[in-house]
Amino acid sequence: MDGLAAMRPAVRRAGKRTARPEQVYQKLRSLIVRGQLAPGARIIETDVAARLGVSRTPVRGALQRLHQEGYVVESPRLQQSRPLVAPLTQEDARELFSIVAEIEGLAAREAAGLSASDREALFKDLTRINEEFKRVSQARIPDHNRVWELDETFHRRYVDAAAGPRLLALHDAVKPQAERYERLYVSLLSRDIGLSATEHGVIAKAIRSGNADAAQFAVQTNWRNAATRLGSVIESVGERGSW
Amino acid sequence: MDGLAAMRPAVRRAGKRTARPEQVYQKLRSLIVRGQLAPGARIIETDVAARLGVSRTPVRGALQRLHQEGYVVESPRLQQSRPLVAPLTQEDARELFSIVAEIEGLAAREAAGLSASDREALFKDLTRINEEFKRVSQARIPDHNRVWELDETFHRRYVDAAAGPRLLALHDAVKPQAERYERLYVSLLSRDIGLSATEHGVIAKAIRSGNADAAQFAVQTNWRNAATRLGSVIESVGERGSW
DNA sequence: CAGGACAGAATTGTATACAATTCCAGCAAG
DNA sequence: CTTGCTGGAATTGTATACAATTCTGTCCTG
Repeated sequence: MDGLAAMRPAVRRAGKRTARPEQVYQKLRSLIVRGQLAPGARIIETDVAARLGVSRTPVRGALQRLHQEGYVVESPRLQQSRPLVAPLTQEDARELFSIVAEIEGLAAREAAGLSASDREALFKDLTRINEEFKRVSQARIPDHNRVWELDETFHRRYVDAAAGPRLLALHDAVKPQAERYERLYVSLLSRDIGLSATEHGVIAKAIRSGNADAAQFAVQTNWRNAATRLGSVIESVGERGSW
Repeated sequence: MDGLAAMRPAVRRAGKRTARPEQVYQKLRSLIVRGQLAPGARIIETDVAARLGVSRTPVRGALQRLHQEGYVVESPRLQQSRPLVAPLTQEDARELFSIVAEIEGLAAREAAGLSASDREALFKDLTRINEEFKRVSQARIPDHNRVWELDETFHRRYVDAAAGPRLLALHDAVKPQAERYERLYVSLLSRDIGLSATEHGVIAKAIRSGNADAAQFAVQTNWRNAATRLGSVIESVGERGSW
């Protein structure tokens, strides 16, 4: 599902620019985000390097990035790092969602300040996306991946439309960290997704109306509710798949 | 001039844990933030490593971190990175300050909702800090570093007092990036600092009065005015001190 | 004199060797 | 049976060598 650049041939000559840290990063991130690397698990540079067929140098770069983005934490050692896959906690989910609520709330506030015609176009798109979101989530066997994508698309639509580059950068820095929890949400709480769809409708209408306060509040409510609903089931997902 | 940890003896035995990337990071960040490394200047790993007496490995780590935090950007090359000190632009300043305005504005709003006794204590502290701020900035030869610190202290006082952990985390993520522009402000616009002090007074009074709207507005005004004043002089600071 | 090609310098990307620290198991002593 | 110690294994931190790419200045040609 990671719509990334096509892979180059598996053959790697030493010193060739075939194995960039970007790839290591993407691969590791994908494994963590999808839960295939158990939260709390140790990450050993050497293992990753061997598994991905590169040396420790690019792995180190990727790990540093993952660390700063919060996907990887350090076990509290004195001198050395000892990276771990960041655990999933109720606390973390709540705080992360609150921050997303703040950022996307600001974006929605600005979206409500767009021109009437822009708002109308935005409303149409949001409504269309939300309809699809409802439809897919109500299928007998919902495609969780697709559901997540649509939720993502919905929020990204008004953020991209209204946020300045700096707010956008902040959004891009924070939002991906919520992905782990979002995926958990659509997987474990498929029953509650209808509520999210309803909240999305409120957001769309508030933006169309041009009411900045209402738009901001609607977005914040959406995220805070999600955090609350998620809170109750989050601790249950302890150790999961490894590689 | 750099108020950093005392240097260890220049002699380093290979492999010793004497030169951590954290130190390289702090050093470089300090140089960038204080303008001693010219915006737009190239950063050469080898040079930094030599200058700081370490190998390229820890330097690379520090650069990656600085890159992600926005202090360092890459010149648009095809295959290689070529890191540059992030330039200072009017656009960037305006957006950054408006985000800070939003975050600290929210904090001020919440501060206005504290108990009367808390607000009174807060007001006393803010006033005291602001008096010192005025006093230092009006010296014949203002100590820019001290002026900046006092401005920082002022804002941090009410943010810490009122912001929840989520808002605080957001604040900590964003605010440091504004430091470069803040320092520019106190250096280049020392004449206008009196205006800032006046605005600080308005903030303090609004919080004491418990008027949430007024408190939020006062903070936002303070930042937006600063952005405007800064805008006019920001492009002038092209190449500055190098090392 | 202008413009382009080429050689060499500069710089970053990667791999790897070695140092230092932490972890862990096994054993001995209480 | 528990506890503490010791030695080796595992793992990360740092330095450095080499490969690949980009940049720069010079010289040749039109």
